[in-house]
Amino acid sequence: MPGMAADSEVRWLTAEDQRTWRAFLVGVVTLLSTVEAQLQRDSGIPFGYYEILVRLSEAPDRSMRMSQLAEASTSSKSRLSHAVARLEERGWVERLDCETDRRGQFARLTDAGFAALAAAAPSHVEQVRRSLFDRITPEQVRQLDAIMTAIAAGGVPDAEAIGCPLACDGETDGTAEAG
Amino acid sequence: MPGMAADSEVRWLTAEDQRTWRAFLVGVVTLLSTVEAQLQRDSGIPFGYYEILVRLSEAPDRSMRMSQLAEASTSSKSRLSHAVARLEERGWVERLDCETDRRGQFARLTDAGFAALAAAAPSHVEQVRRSLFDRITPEQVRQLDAIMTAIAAGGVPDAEAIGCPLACDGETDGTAEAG
DNA sequence: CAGAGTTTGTTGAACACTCAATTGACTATC
DNA sequence: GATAGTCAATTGAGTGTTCAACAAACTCTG
Repeated sequence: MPGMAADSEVRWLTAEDQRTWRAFLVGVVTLLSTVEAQLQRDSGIPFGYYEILVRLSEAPDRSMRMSQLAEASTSSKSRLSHAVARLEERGWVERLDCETDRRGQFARLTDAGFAALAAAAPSHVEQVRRSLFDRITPEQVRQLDAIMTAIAAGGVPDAEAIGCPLACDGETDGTAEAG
Repeated sequence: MPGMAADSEVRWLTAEDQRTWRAFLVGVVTLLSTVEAQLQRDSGIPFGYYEILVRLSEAPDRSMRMSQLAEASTSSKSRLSHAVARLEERGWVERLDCETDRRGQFARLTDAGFAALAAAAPSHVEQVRRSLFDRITPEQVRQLDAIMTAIAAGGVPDAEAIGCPLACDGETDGTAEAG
């Protein structure tokens, strides 16, 4: 909003950038709220919890250290801690102590959790396809990938969500596959 | 996650689409959480509230019908109702009755609200620039605009956030400018 | 104009997230 | 081997969001 206040040296966005920023916000909210609503309605799983289940399902032994899991699901430690507590109540995740670092905790996906994920996945994937991939061309998919990768590069500047990649014992360092 | 359960007819995402979807989620969370944190930290304004203030600041008489404002800020009516209540407590917004429709309410930005917005805008815009526009090329800006516009087309399928575009008296139908 | 259906906007409860503070355990330094 | 500093993870308070239910006003139809 140029000409709004005493701004002198502020580099405001160009009109084009403003339009793009607006389009970005509307697009993201539209897409995410649709996907979240479908998942919640049809499977009773908040999207943030779903992401945690997916990451665990891809990990060796279906378990991960809390810090590692927080980073993998782009979540703060606090948020993950609360979320895992809820998932534990549902019987979908269990906590295990780390043998080599007594501060450490592993979260492991239970069979019930895996079953819940398997039950929720088809309709969720279908929704993602309808809301995103059916609406853009293959070329745009590649463009989107490049853009989002560039945006994510460097990560969140100072948040405590950033953890050291090394953990308790030898891990696969984030080389899991699907989602 | 192909091969996960009895899925038979489910059209899973391709490996490329999965990577893009993941990149999208990481990029969006990274960008939005950075922008939200900056705004909250430096100005004490939640991002959702900031958006409401911006929409109002662009509207004629700095006021809008609640439904219209909900749609403009891609918010549910419930969420907006709560948000405006908080903004009213801060003295940044006031409610006015609609003369021609006694169900109707207008939200109007107060001078204090406008001042708060003006104070918050520079550093916020700077953050958006650093987190988004400094990281992608001008060509990618155009690509992003096209992609996000395509994603947003059609809007949220069934949510109550979608309101009728017409309202109380003659409005500008969403032709406001900056952000 | 009576009644059904729709629209506007609010409310309260349940739930999720953020922030700051805290505990317990590891690590480096002297 | 004490001490200070860091790291992993949790906790609780405060705040924001969602969902379903609701009240009041408008509109359409007969």
